[in-house]
Amino acid sequence: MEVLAAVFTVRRDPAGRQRLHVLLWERAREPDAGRWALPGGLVLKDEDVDTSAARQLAEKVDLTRVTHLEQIGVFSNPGRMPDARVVATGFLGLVPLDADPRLPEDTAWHPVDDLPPTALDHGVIADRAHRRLQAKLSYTNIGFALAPATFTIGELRRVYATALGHDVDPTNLQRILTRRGMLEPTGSTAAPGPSGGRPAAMYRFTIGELRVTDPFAAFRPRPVSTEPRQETS
Amino acid sequence: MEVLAAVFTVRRDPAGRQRLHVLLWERAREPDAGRWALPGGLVLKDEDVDTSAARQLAEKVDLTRVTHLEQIGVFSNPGRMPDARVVATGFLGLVPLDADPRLPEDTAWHPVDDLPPTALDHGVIADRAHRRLQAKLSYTNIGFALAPATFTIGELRRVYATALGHDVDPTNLQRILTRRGMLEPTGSTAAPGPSGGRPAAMYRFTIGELRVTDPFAAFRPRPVSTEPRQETS
DNA sequence: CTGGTTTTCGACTTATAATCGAAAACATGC
DNA sequence: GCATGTTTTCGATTATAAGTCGAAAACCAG
Repeated sequence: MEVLAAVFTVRRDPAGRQRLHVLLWERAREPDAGRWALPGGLVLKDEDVDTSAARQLAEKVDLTRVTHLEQIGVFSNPGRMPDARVVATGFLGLVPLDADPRLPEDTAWHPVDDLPPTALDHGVIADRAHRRLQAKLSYTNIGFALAPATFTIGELRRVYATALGHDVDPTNLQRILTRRGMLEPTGSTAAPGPSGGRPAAMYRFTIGELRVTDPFAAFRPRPVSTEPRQETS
Repeated sequence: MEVLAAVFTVRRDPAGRQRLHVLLWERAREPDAGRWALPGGLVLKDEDVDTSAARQLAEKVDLTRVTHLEQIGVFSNPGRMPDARVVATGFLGLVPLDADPRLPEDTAWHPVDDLPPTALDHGVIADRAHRRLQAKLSYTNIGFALAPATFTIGELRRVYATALGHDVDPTNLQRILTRRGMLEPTGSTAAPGPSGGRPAAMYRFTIGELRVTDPFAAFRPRPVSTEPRQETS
């Protein structure tokens, strides 16, 4: 029984482009020496898989910077490892944009859309985690785990756009997250850019842990509002 | 390493009320003898957990009647079993309304809102599976796994209502599932009830496996329709 | 103060879902 | 056959959420 974590973060690649990256380390020993693997390892006798994932991740990155960690599924193909039978629990981990934790020698961030050769079934696990992240960006506040503590709408827009892989409208982003009660202004404003322009307002996520947006509620009757009508300007 | 499946079905309780039931068997041996457990057991060396869940379920119910089976998570608390350390993969299983498979002596359906004392952490697993089911009813075609092969909108409405725990509007149900391309009329009609009334049209789900409704897509730009406009009556 | 730049926000459009009631399609009793 | 009751079906309306667009706001530099 092992755990494997696909940890994502938004950062600039060497060319300066903002892209979604996943944390990988290069295997020195067989099997699959030289290929790149997800952080993880065997689960100890006295820990559950979530604790184990956090513990093993701590060997690769500063754990305080891992703002989200959740199970994504069990990978148990009998032939997934050449010799022994090891069942893996896959995890999705997230690190905020501004963390940039110190990494060991053998470990590095790799753009998810341009991965090096991956070890065993780790590529499959990373892919599943990536899709889970994309889905949850739409209906949860999971963005808090990728964004800095405070940010402008423009910065948040870029984080969402790189994680989702398509452009995002800032008006829409702001209105949706606000309506859901996930976003609030801090009151302060960012310094305007070098070329001037209106200074952007700073925002933060209201909640620092995963919340689902009263989930995709079809077939649910509209609640009868006995309350006085929402104030309209 | 074991698997445990929370298998749900919609059926009438002894009083004749339609309710959501879960499949449980009464443990004869310690630990927790006399308490009710989810079907499952240890994973063999040459099978993955999904295969194992299906295999072990076959010991309790006719597997051909289990129309859906999916992982819901890993339950790995070191103390979840008194003696040995066993990690469990939880599953959500579904059986259609009209299946009524033959059950072993020690096995029975129990209403989910009135469970007997459950063994170990099986109550927690059943609860998680139940919530997963409720969520997926809104944004997938998972209803196909609970409903009979063909049905009237009224029958489907009752299935959804009992699984969701709240009333469901038949107009809405029909329109939403149809728009999503999940529902189609068979052409035939059901026999009218004993008190007359218009005979109901029969429907079926178009797809017999899980499909997600182009998932809860917020922040996604509207696709530019170069195509000629959708025909309007 | 003018022009350039960036952010913000209001107004509009479209898509989806919930609600409601009338019409359709049957049975039964007269 | 026709009126009456019953159940299903469907159109019309309203409500809410999301996508689009452009003008106004708020800064800088010269």
